[in-house]
This record gives sequence, C-alpha cells and structure tokens, in this order.
Amino acid sequence: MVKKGEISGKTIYRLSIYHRCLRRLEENKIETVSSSTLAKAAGVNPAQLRKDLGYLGTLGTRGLGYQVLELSEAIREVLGRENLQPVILVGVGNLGAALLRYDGFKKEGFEVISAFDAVPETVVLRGIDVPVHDVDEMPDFVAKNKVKLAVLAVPAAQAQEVSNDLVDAGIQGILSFSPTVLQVPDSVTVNSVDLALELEQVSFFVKKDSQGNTSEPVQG
Amino acid sequence: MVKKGEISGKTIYRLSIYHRCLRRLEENKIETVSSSTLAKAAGVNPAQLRKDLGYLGTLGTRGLGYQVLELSEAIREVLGRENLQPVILVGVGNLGAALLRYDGFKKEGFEVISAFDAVPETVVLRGIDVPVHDVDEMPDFVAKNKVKLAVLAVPAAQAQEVSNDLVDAGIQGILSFSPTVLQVPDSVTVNSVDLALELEQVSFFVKKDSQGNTSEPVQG
DNA sequence: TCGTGTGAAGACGTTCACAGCT
DNA sequence: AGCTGTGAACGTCTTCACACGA
Repeated sequence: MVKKGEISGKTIYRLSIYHRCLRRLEENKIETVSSSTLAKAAGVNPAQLRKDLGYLGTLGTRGLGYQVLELSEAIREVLGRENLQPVILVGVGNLGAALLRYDGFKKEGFEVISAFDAVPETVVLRGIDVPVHDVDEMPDFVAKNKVKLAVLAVPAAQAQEVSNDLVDAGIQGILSFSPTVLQVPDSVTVNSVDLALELEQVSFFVKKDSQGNTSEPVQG
Repeated sequence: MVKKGEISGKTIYRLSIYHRCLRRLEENKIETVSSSTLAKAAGVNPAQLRKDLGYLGTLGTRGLGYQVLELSEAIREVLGRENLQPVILVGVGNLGAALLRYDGFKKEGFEVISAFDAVPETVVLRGIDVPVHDVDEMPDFVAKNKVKLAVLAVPAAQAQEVSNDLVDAGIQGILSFSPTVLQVPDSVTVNSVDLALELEQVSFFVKKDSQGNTSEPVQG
C-alpha cells in the first residue's frame, strides 16, 4: 500500500477534482462508480485515478468499483474538508473585489471572513458582503482569529511587502495573484496564479498549430 | 544543442517569467546578467534556467553571462510576442468583469478586443472600456476578426456549451476559469485555472505543517 | 577564474499490464 | 467477466557536475 505521508501537490489537485465529480454523482443519487467512469469525468487516465485513490487506503471493490459516498467522505477527510477554512483577502482592487463576490471558494469549503485594502474607503462594496478593513488592522485580525490562509491580490509592486506582513502576522499559506515571485520562509506555502502567463501559455501552443496539431498544456 | 520543435509548457511558462524579469532589468539599465542572478529573480534553479535558454540557441557568453537586451529579444521572438494578440472574453460576470479591467494581459502582449455575455444589458460597465456584446454575436465576430484566443469566465453549468460554440466559431485556444473539465477537439488548446482548487492546494500543505515544515507547491 | 552549455544522473509522474478479488 | 490495486516500464522534468570558452 502507498505510504500516507507523501502526497504530491498534483495528486491533491486531482483529488479535489474527483471530490467535485463525486459530489455531482451524490446529487444524482448514483451510488457506485468505476475508475474509468470517474476518470473520464475528471479528465484523467483511469490508472492515474486508481493510483491517486491508493493514498486513501483500500476503498474500492474489485469487479464493482467505488462507493460514491464512502469515497467522497474519504477524500474530504484527507483534504481536511470537515469544517470551513477561514481565509482573508488582501488587496480589494479589480481582481480582489471579484474574488470577494466569487462563490466558488465557499463551495469548496473556504470562507473569506475579512478583506483588507490600503485604501478601503475607495472600494466599491456593491455585491460584497465581506467586511473590508484597512490593511493596518490585518495583523491583529490574523492573530485574534488564528487565520492561516490568505489570498493576495495587490499590485505587483506591493506584493512582496504585503507578503512579508502576512508572514509576520502568522499566515502560513498564500494564494497569490500578483505577477511576481514571492520570497517567503520555507515554513510558508505559496501558490501563485499568474493570469497573463496562463494566457501566454495557451497562445504559444495555438501559434504552433499550423496544421491541426495535438496539444494540451494543463495545470501541473 | 537542443532541438527547436519541442518546448514544453513548463518551459514556456518559465520563459515568460524570465522575460518579465528581463524587462525589469532593461528598465533599470542593467546590460548583462548571469544565470544565477536571473534564476534567483525568477525563483528557479540556475541549471534549469540555462537549460530553458538552450531552446533559444546559444546566447550567453561563458565567463560573463547574458546580454539583457539580446536575451529579452530572443525570448520575445520564441513566444511570438512581436505584435499584440487579440483575445475575446466570454462571460462578463464577477470574474469576467474583473478580467476586463485587469491590465496585466495587455502588459504581456494581449488585448481583449471584445467581450460577450448572455445578458449584456445587466453588465456593470464601470471601468470597462471593452465593448460587451450579446453572446449570439460571438461567432460572427470571431470569424470576421480571425480571433484565435478566448478567455472563458462563465458559470460551470454553461462552460461546456459555450466552449463548444467557441470551438465551432474557430477559436483555437481557451483560457478557462470554469471549475469544470472541458471536452474539446485535440486541435484546440485549453488551459484551466481553477481558483478554488488552487486555494485548496495551499490549504492542504498548510495543514500538514504541524512542525515548521518545508513545502512549496507551485504552478506546474 | 567565472559562468555558460550540456551529458549523465536522479527525482518525479504517468501509463501499462496483469494478478487477484468479487 | 468485471474492475481494483500495484509492481514495473516508460516518459518527463530537474539537478548535478564538469568541460570548455572568455
């Protein structure tokens, strides 16, 4: 059996996808699913899926497949999805404000409980029901509420500085949308989503297609 | 020397990062740079960087480093950044509207020339200077303007359908923000950015850190 | 001596293929 | 028969380490 301690980021990412698919199956009252069916829905190879599920222990039934509910529950447990994770957001500009209105985080078990901006009075609050505070109040808030996760959506020029403040305040994981490489201590996890570079990547592979060509650059 | 034809998505992504770093060096009138310096700025291993640059031919000077301008130009050429790439955006909701206001695309050489929504009259145009049309007009627009790239920001439920329409209209590359696996022909390149799953990934590695632990799940 | 360019080694990730359970 | 679980093969990406040019 596969060892518990070492699950790669890629596997985690895929487990999240499987979990989402399984929830759809639950909604449709489907009770069992085979690796090939679920793999197709998730867009991966069936063997890949079975390997990934190996990290959860032995859950399938040979000749039959997996119990949807049981599997969903097992993934939820590994991902630590039992309870809502509190998150703060820093930088309520275009993108930050959109993320505050975005309901996708809550669907996956995250709740943005507070937002911070350098100039909170300029923020357009239309459709936002998360309180927006001055960024000066961030450290206290993080300490008091023991927040571990932050979404960073400030301009590139301020990203490193704000990131430092977040780390000092006790934040342990940052999802950054700033087009910069952040320097953080090893104890802090950073994931950077760089919108322009993602588009660039698509563009490159499109350009190459003089004739109809196969390609599929994906999330790693 | 490394063959030209086969550059991986990961390398492309990093080349884009290098390019951005080089532009900053240009602005600061720095003329030469070593692999180790540039690598540090880009957050990668120096050997990695040199390998990546190998795809461009032999550009460095042993004992010295790289000419900033020359290297920047060479990357720009490989990435096809000579001229602005036209892009359309479909789905002007929260996220779509934010992306229309986002200036990061233009900085990297992309121009969103038109947006489309199922209900364009409900779109808040504040701060948006891109025309928003009814999605019915999309196919004509794509055909007339020979657009190859689209950003997809519609709700998950409509993503596949809209994606089909885009492909039928002649779009060859899609950057999708919908939390769904899109089925497209092999000739079309898709890159999916799933915001909630990116956060999930950070969260997982944070949770594991009982003691101060090393981790850094990155963009693949 | 400094720093590139690159073969070779190593780490990591994916897919195959089949034994074994139901 | 059908489908899981998994070693082994394969492929890809990263890092090392060193020859070689400036």
